Amino acid sequence: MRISQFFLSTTKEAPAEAELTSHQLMLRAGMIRRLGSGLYTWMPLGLRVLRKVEAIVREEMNRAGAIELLMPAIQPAELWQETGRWAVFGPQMLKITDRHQRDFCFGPTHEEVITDIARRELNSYKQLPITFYQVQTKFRDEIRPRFGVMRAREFLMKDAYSFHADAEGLDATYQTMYAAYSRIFTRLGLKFRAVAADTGAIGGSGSHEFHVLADSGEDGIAFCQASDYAANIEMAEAFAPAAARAAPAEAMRAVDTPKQTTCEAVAALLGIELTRTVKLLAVMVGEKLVVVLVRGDHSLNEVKLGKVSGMADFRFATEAEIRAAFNCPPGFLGPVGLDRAQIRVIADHSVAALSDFVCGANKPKFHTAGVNWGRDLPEPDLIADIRNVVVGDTSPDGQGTLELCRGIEVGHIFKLGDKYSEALGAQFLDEQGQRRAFVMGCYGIGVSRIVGAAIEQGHDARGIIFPPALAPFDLVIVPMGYHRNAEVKSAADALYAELLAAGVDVALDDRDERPGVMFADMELIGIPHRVVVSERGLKEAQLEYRARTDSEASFMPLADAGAELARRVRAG
RNA sequence: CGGGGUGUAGCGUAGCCCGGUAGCGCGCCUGGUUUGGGACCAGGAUGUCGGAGGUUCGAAUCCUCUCACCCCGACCA
Repeated sequence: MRISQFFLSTTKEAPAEAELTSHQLMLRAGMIRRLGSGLYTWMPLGLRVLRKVEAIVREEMNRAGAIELLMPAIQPAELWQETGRWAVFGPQMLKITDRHQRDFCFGPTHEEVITDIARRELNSYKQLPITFYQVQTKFRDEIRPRFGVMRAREFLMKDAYSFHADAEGLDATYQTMYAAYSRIFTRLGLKFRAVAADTGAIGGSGSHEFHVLADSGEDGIAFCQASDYAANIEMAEAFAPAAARAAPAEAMRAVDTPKQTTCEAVAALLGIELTRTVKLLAVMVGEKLVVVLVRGDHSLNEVKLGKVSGMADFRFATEAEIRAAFNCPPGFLGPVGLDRAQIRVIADHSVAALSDFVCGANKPKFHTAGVNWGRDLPEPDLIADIRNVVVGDTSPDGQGTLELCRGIEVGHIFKLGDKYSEALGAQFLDEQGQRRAFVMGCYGIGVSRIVGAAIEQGHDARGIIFPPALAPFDLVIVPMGYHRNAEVKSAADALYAELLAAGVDVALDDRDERPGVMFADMELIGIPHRVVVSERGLKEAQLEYRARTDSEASFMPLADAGAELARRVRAG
């Protein structure tokens, strides 16, 4: 591509709307332009990158045996009413009415449509297993679109769905997809991690998320260096303390805490470890108060608490409800002296293992120290893992300790089971001639999000550093004086032609711009390889080469430059 | 949804408090000089000041409504 024939639209300054580095760089590089909240045009430069991601995803899906199709973006309400998700999906779903007043939605996902295909097209176990996929534009009306293309409302997704006769068949395809996803993200040149994930509302027996590691990621990940354990923070299991609870050593006593309403402040005042304080969280299940206890240095994991029996629909108590129940404002609440016939107490393992701990006194401006289970208050009604893991916790697989990092979710694979096939009556005949519902899996990749995630992971002060597989061009030729010097022009043109012939996705910056402008643009848009053709270089029969990640340029002989550059491009 | 903020030329912004009809940088156009790190000189174009209504002799500026966008939050007592 000759840049003079292309469309570049770079800027020095980023629009004020962009907060995240990758978002700013995508705007400055002219990859995307915002049309509305969460809606982006992929400009020619950005589209090149998006297409490269798509191409790799397609190749690997095909390699894994999945078959591409394309379903409508607009879907009739009836299908969603069959599975009950028309109501469940709620405001995240963009609903549309046609001229006949019939309801439709802009598809946020395609389980219903693909299961409808399956119920019509797949009749026999002999057709199984089979996996379909598509690359489709989805729309989800996010509460708060942000970070540009990373949490957009309209976005490009690769979604795949597999159909099986039984759970074993699903397991096999799930493993195949897991491997395919690992290949995809490796080929894309991203630092990523597959993590065990919560199956959430979709249900099912297994799920992994693929995260691109980045500090700005929206998700917390716990992982272990000593093993390959990695889990979404919602899922990561906290090990119960191994040691038995120590015997009481202190007498229970009230302590003055006039202004100390947090565990941190109380611990500081008393000069004790934060790990010896207990935090009380008042939650409501219906109209009934439940007391939840975690250690002062820990935080509640709401997903885990929601899985505790009877706690599925809990919510946090309001301040008014707290005052009504405890006759005490928040900040001084504790588990001692509660009417346990009325109030259920759920304690985290780490709290149940404490002795001589400190908690609120249920009396303004007082806490209680030296508290012991069994002596000063009854044992908890339930002891469970309800906290978030913290750095240094023992890994659930027993090997080493946990570390935490942030990630951007770019892929998610699910064992769906028969939820959708049952709801939609999608069945096949097995070897015995029996009708059975399909066992299903689904596998998503956020194609457009990957572009943002890659930039989040690869950039410097000059701009984007694309992994070679994603860059809009493999290599750029920057001639010094293309429009003034015939030798430079012919050398640049010759090299351009040679690289094109060698199959390199090469750009020739033949704009009549000053060198500084060309250098700055090409660095901003993240081209991995740059070669400068100049009059003084040609005198020595040399070209100047610099990789985007190099700190300095180097020289190479003009004679075999084409072959050498093609080699470097292929090496990545 | 709750809270906060911002809307002035394509982008970034000043002006707003204290009303007098809009300025700067980048970009864009013309001419010239330049040409290895976002050039310089000269000239030029581009603004319904987000929209509607109101107050006023007069509104970017004050008031009311509205729209859009951004940020934070929607859990740790």
